[in-house]
Amino acid sequence: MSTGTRRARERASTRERIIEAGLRVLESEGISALTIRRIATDVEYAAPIVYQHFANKDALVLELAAHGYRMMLAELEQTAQEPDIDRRMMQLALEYVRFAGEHPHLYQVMNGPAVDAEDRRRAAAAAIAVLEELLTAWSAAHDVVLADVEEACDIVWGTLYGIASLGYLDTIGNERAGRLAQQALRTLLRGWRTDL
Amino acid sequence: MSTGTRRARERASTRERIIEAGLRVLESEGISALTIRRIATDVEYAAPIVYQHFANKDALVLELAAHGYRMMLAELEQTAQEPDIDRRMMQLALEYVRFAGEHPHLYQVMNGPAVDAEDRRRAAAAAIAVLEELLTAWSAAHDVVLADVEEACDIVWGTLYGIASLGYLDTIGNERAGRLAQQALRTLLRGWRTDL
DNA sequence: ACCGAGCCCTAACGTTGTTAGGGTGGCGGT
DNA sequence: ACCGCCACCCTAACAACGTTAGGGCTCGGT
Repeated sequence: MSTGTRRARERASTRERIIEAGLRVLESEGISALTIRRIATDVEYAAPIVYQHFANKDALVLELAAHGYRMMLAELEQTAQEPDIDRRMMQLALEYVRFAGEHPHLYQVMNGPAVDAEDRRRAAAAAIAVLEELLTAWSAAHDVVLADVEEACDIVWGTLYGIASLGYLDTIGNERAGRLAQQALRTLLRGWRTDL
Repeated sequence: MSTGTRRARERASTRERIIEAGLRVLESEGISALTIRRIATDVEYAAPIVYQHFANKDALVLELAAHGYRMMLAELEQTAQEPDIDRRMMQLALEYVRFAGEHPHLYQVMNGPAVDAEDRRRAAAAAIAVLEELLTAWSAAHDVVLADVEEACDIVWGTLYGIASLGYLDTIGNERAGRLAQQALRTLLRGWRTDL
């Protein structure tokens, strides 16, 4: 049995190493280099070994995307240090597009069609929850009753996603995308603050 | 020489037929079925013929994306029938996400990484111009001086893109995305209308 | 000491984008 | 009217991809 746990530990370890290798390849050489054989070579195994840990490439990619969402979550949570809620909003917007700009390939995978709707939903839930909390705190602080917090949250999330995407796929450039995201969020909040 | 023009006409014709076949396959069977061999079969040729008309697959895909942007342009321009500017704005938002919902695979290709930044910029320019015109007309109608129309335009374009994407890649559903896009645009405009 | 079970590799299959090379048919010049 | 050339089009192939099959090796338990 003791050997059994060791084996299990080793299994989990190589699984982890595969994920790390995938992230390394993805970030440094882009999605076109993200190949089963390439990853296997990086962890010093032959290609079929990967299939002992992941059903197929999409399952592995999903894991990479989930890792990406965890990274993003950490960055977004770090904005909690800012006590002023409005400033924190601006910081969150900036942080979101900064993440997309600093990890373009990972970001691409996170939003790519390789991971399906439900899995992405699950992976992004925690990060979205941060935004939702912040949004309810904001509405409380400004005595604004948002008709539907979840709707507002989706709107902001979609807006950030859209502008950040413009930043990394169009020629807009990420610094401009950062400013635009901030302005968009500021304008949205201002719009919500004024009474109907 | 007369035969020369006929040949040229035939060349252009098969090129066009290839594009049409590509669109047909893309819309009906999705991006995974969009294969050189598949398209060639559809136009009753062998695969290498495609390379007499397009340098590589990406060049063909770019053409499909450009066609998609022309279709979208036509739909967006149709909103000009609405005389009320605010209503037209709402209609444009709805039309945008409707397009994404009705042509998900085409929309995916239009915004996918297969077409590079500059080419997309060029293909989307006309459609964006419609939005920009509408936005300046709106600002004039409401006596609002937008700090930078182009910035506002990019913000709206990015927002629509983001929310529409949420509609077709997440489980949000397109009808919800439509409502959200309208609400987002309405809120943005309200935010711009209130004086600083 | 043997035997079984897990680990890991080589080899292969089917499919993709893409290129090379040959055959064929019609057009222009003599 | 014939001949040569050119453009068109096909078959065959290559490299790389995801993925699967099958066999050998090693290690632990009886």
